[in-house]
Amino acid sequence: MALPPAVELRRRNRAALLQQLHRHGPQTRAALTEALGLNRSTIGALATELAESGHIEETTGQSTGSAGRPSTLVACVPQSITVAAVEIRADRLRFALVGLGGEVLERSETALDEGADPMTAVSVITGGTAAASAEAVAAVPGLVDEGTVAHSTELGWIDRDAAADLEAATGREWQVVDTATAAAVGEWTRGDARDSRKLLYLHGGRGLTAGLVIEGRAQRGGSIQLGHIVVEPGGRECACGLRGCLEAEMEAFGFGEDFETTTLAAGMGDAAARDRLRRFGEDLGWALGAVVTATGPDEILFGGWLRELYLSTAAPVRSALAETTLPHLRSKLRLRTPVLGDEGALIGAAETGFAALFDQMR
Amino acid sequence: MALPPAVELRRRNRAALLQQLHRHGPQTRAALTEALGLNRSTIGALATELAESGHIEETTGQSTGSAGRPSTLVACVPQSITVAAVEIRADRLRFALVGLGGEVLERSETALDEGADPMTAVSVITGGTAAASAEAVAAVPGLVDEGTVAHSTELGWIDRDAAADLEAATGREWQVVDTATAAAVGEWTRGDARDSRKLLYLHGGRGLTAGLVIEGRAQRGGSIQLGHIVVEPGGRECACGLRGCLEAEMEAFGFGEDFETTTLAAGMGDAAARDRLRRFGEDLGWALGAVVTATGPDEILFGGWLRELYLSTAAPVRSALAETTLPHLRSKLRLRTPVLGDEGALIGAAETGFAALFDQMR
DNA sequence: GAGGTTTGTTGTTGTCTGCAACATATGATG
DNA sequence: CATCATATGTTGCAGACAACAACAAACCTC
Repeated sequence: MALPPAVELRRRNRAALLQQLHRHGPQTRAALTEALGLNRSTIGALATELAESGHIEETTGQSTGSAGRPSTLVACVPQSITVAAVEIRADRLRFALVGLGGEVLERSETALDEGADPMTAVSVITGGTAAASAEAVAAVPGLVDEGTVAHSTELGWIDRDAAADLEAATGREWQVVDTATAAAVGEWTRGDARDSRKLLYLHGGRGLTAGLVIEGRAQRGGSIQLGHIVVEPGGRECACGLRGCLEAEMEAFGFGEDFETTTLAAGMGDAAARDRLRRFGEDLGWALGAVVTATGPDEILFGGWLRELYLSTAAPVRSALAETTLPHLRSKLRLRTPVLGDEGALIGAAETGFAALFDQMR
Repeated sequence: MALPPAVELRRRNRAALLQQLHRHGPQTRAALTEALGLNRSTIGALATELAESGHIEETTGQSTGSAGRPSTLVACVPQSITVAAVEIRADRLRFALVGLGGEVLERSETALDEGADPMTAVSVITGGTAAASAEAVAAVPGLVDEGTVAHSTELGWIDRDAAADLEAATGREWQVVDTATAAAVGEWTRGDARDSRKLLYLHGGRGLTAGLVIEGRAQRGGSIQLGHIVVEPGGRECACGLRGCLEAEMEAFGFGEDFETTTLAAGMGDAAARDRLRRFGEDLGWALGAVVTATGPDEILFGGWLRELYLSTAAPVRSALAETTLPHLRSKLRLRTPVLGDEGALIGAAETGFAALFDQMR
């Protein structure tokens, strides 16, 4: 180690300070002292150092109304560290450049031609920003395992080394996460699920995926192929080679990405359509039962088009869940819909990048 | 903080050194220097300190046969830190006192009367050792969530605060883990599964439970009720209130704790018995498929009486698994039996205690 | 305006780890 | 068997760090 001895400790504290500001927004120095458990003088030293390096800005003279010398307010400078996030779908590509503190600095979107490979479009949409950002993260709908997409119904990828392809296209390293996990991280960090210890996010696109996040952190292997839980043993043949997958049933029922327009608007008055909804809701509940028993989450969010499905057809989902999970697992389980809407995956991808950054820093 | 500044760093290094010795056995100082990435002088300072406090012993003059001054061998003193581990079953209680380094210092076992509460027996079997040990951990077959046993088929407990009851019986704090998770930790730490990143241990007792361990660490909520995955929708009523649970099928087939003697020895020549085996193997495979899809392990160990089941009837389990999981999840998945046999849970419980200790120390 | 209160600043102190030089103990070489 | 090369423990020193205490600054209340 060429580094001086206790520099490590300093780095840890610096990272902790930045992370605190990133997560909880602008704060006074006194609040930071409290939150990090460090001495005033230590916070002072770190603050001046980070102010000189341009990562934070201090504004003084904020009278709080209470007694005592007013504390200086510390805020992080978004431009000082940026993370590039991309959400890949079959039909479109979304991009956001997110700054320290969580502010979205740039944002754009492109439609993709059916069947076109998104990788080339990624380098176009990110432009030079990807190279300039500290981290780059791509959210992909499918089963992701350390940079490779093992299976994606939506994109038709099987064992594709997406990280390598992204690096080839843009000239920089990429982290790859699945859309559901990214969205879970997003909802936990910037959404309404901060108090969830074990959060399961269900993402409905052309396929059905799920992501499990423990205490806000993505787990290796937290990417779950909800769509390929078998709900009808010996049932319909699925494109994946299995039989009776939830996704096969979904297709048979005619549900998918355009759920809202096709199904809800068109057929809610129709008894046959309601029956299809109920039956698919049950199938979803059955698959969910197995996942809940196996992973024990305390909160489930219905994202993508599953959001509309759940809002219109919660009862069969709940009752199927009740028939397949133990009371204890159900009692602490909340079922909800995400608050970040369609943005969750993009925001969560960026937050995954920031989490990796803070981990590296310490 | 009343403590001097960099004492924290010192503590971390001390804990790391002890953990290294605990996990990888006696080593030379040079090896420790390499493993911990610290300077020779730092290792020296820590070693003399730990030798004075009685945690390690240094033996010098071990000529290795290679050139250079022979390094002093460092070994931890088992008696200096001990962990009490108890495995609770319906019919018996096992106890082990494990010392630093993993050596079993004491060991005993008692039969329990049917229906008797094990808690009183715990204080008898541990004697004074529980109070004297640094940690005390109890392994319980069932769904464990932070000290409370939410559901245990074997013991008939529902939402029992086992940690509190153990504390009342013995006058000290206890950690509670489920038997399967403990066994998984044991197999990962002292068994043959050290290279598994995500290890799923299946435990067959009177009930069926499973435990998931990531990189050797038990996860909160890693306790899985394998027996209450529903494999026959609308099937037999289970004691838990659900219908078609794997455990209900198991009972119907007449399998259980005494699997080996009753089923294998008696009926392997019998076609009906073989058929029952095959059908239960299939059911197990189905349940397992859902768990594998939801958690994505790279190794599955069949423990308890599932060991014998798997050794005699692997084919239907494997084929059912093949029908319910994606190729990618299966390709990296090894199915095996544990090497620690019946001792896994006890050893793993102790290791869980040591892990908690090392975490506390830093 | 005086006193109390909270917070930033500065100088000091104790502890820590890495580094380099030295001491020590072995094997290899002739 | 003496010498050299090699690997390792030991010691003194320097750089760095965070806590602490005393002080200064800025606010509120009376």
